[in-house]
This record gives sequence, structure tokens and C-alpha cells, in this order.
Amino acid sequence: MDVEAVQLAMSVLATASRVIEQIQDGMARRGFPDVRPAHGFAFVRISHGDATVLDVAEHLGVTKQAASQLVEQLVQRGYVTRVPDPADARRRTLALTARGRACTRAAEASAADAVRGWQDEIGADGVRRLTRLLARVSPDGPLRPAW
Amino acid sequence: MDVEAVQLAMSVLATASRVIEQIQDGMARRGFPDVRPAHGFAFVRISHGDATVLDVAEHLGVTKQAASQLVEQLVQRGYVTRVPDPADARRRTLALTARGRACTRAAEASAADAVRGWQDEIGADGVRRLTRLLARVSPDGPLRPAW
DNA sequence: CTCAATTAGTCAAGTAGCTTGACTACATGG
DNA sequence: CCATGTAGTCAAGCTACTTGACTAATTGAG
Repeated sequence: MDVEAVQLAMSVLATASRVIEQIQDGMARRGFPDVRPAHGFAFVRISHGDATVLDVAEHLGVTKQAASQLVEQLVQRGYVTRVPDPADARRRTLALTARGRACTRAAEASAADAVRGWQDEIGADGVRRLTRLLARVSPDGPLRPAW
Repeated sequence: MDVEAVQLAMSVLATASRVIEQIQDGMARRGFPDVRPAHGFAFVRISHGDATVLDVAEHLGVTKQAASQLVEQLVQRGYVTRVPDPADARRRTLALTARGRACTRAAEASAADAVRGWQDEIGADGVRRLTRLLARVSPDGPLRPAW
């Protein structure tokens, strides 16, 4: 039993590794060679709305300092802006720029490319079943940007 | 279509993240708090037989220097030994020690623990179908130790 | 109202795991 | 025999994280 479990765990990790690689390639081809997976995960939280650096930190499962550095990069590269909060001078709400939104669309297209390749191997129905199964075992917690 | 693809990609990554976390926890509980995922992947190649540092490097998708450092850690911590090759004085074949084999057994048990939790959510049959689907989409190439 | 405690965020220094470049020792084929 | 290739290590540098210290703004108890 244990050996099959290892096999399943390895399949999950190898598949995740492949997904990351394919999306990274797709992003580079679409003109976004400088965004890492962690940036993408930050985008998810930021586009969800009303996000601060601390929210991004919690979402990524890293310290606020690490999130602060990451956001700083995104600001410098023109993906994100810091919006001062009139009700609390400490807070600086984050928002995507037009370039940031273009980047998320490119990420969606890259993910779709990756999944399209899977249809050749397990069919559209297989992809559908895989999606359902994974949705039920995948957690809600923070998405750590590294192993 | 793209949005569902993103959902699937996120599920894969979140699941992989969870697997890593659960196995890491399981290893720490079993008395192996100092082995990282990359070490585990190295164990896979080493236990497969006749592995050199270069083989480990290729298996992990890293440089030979990185693999050399990683193997050095495993040797220092008593998981691996370097066996000189009588036919080629340059080569030093790697082999697991008794502790190294105990570590792989602990990893298998930890993986089994993680999978056991999934059965509560998608059932034994779900796990079986998930295993089959993932085996067909997961690649054979090197298993990079980071995102 | 005041001030101690909390919160948002940054600055600075240290660490871990990778990289590239240079090198030694051994092996191989003309 | 020697030029070329291979296994492996040493050393230095980079990057993304960490911990610790700090400023500035807000909150709440008395």
C-alpha cells in the first residue's frame, strides 16, 4: 500500500512541476519572462480585492518582509500600484495595473495551453474528472511558493 | 475555458504543496526532521542503483555542483555512503546506509498517511482513479526540487 | 484625553540553496 | 604519449527567503 502511495505522491509532484514549467514557458513566450510563480499567486490575492502586503504574505505563507520585497518588484515592473487608504494612513491597498491585468490573462492562456496538452493523453472527459477529483483533495490554505 | 484551466492548474499546485507539507510533517514526526524534498528525490535515484553525483544531478535537474553539495549533506548526516569504483578511480558510486533505508521507509509511510486522508474525501475508488489519471499526465523527466 | 499596546510597513543583516567559473585527478583514443 | 573528455570538488556570487529592529499610525483602557 505504501509503495502505491509514494507513486501517487510522486505523480502529483511531477505533474505540478510540469505545470509550473509549462506556464513559465508560456509566460515567457507571451512577453512576461520576469514573473515567477510566486508573483502569479500574489496576483490571485491582489485581484481578489482589498489586499495589503500582509494579506499577500498570509496568502503565500511567507513573512511580511518577503511579501513586501515581492510587491516592491511588482510595483517597479509596472504590474501593481499602491493605493493609499484615506481611512488609515498606514495601509496601502494593492491594485493591478493594466499591465498586471494583461499578465493575468496571459497566465490564464498559458494554463489553458498546458491543460490542452493533457487532453491528448486522457481526453476532455479525463481532464474533467481529474479537475473534479483534485478540487476535492486540494486544500484552501496558503500556497507556498517553494518546496 | 481558460478560467477552468487556471482552476485545474491551481488545484494541482495546491495539492502538491499539501503533499509536500504532509510528508515533511510525517518525516519530522518519525525522527527525520533534516531531510528536504530534494533529498527524498535523490534517494529515489540512489536506491535505484549505480548512481553517481552526476546521475543525481540529472535526476534532480540541477548542476553537478548542487548535487555534490546535497550528497555531501546526506553523507555527513549518515544517510549515504560513497563507494569507490575499482574500475574507475574517478567514480564514486552512491549507496544508502541502513539509516538511509529507514528514511525511505519513513517517507513511504508518510506518503501513505497523506493519501489516507484523501480517502475520506474522494474514497478509495477516487484515489484509484486519481492515481490512474495523474500517472498518464505526469512526465518522466527530472523532478526539479523547487518552483 | 492620554498613553501603552497593537498594527502596517520598511530597512538591514544573515542564511540556504542554487548558479557559474576554475580547477584537479583520472580515463580514453588516436 | 599526449590531447581530449569525464567525475568530482572548491570558491565566489546571486536570489529569495529569514529574523530582528525600527518608524509611523491607530486603537482602546482608564
